[in-house]
Amino acid sequence: MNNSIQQLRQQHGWSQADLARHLGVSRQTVNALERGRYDPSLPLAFSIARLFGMAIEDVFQPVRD
Amino acid sequence: MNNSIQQLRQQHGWSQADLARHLGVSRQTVNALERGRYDPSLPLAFSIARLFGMAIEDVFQPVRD
DNA sequence: CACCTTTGTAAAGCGTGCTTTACGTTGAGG
DNA sequence: CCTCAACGTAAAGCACGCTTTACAAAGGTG
Repeated sequence: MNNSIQQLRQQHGWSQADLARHLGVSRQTVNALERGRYDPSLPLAFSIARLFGMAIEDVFQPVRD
Repeated sequence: MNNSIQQLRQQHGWSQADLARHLGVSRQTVNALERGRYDPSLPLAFSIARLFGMAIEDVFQPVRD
């Protein structure tokens, strides 16, 4: 599962800590998501998409088989 | 997080076991999702939405605070 | 009645999602 | 040179997502 979190965050001029605060998660979580260490939970994916005003499908791209 | 899995499954005339086979998960997982015992992982949410030809946002509805 | 399908549930087990605390590196600015 | 912000990473710990095996209850069909 790839995602566009880093680009979206940088477009807003936010640090990882800024984004973490907006999402209500830890900075380490934002870092792990950006670096693809794991996928967010579905509720967190919703929070991220809503924060950036996008559909989940536009923020996250399932890796094709 | 509410979801429309049961209605979508029934519209297709599928049993929980049928849906589980289409998704590649266990029947117990489908049952747990329909009954709201927990939320699916993001990849599984993608599989469900794609199987029914819908957007994730149309299958899953985050509970509002 | 006997059987079969469907659904609900439980327990044990494994990997993942997220936390807190903590430390190392890099780059910009005094 | 020193400092500070930002990022990357690690370890321990807890809760969740999903598995397998297993059993019980309800409804239809022979």
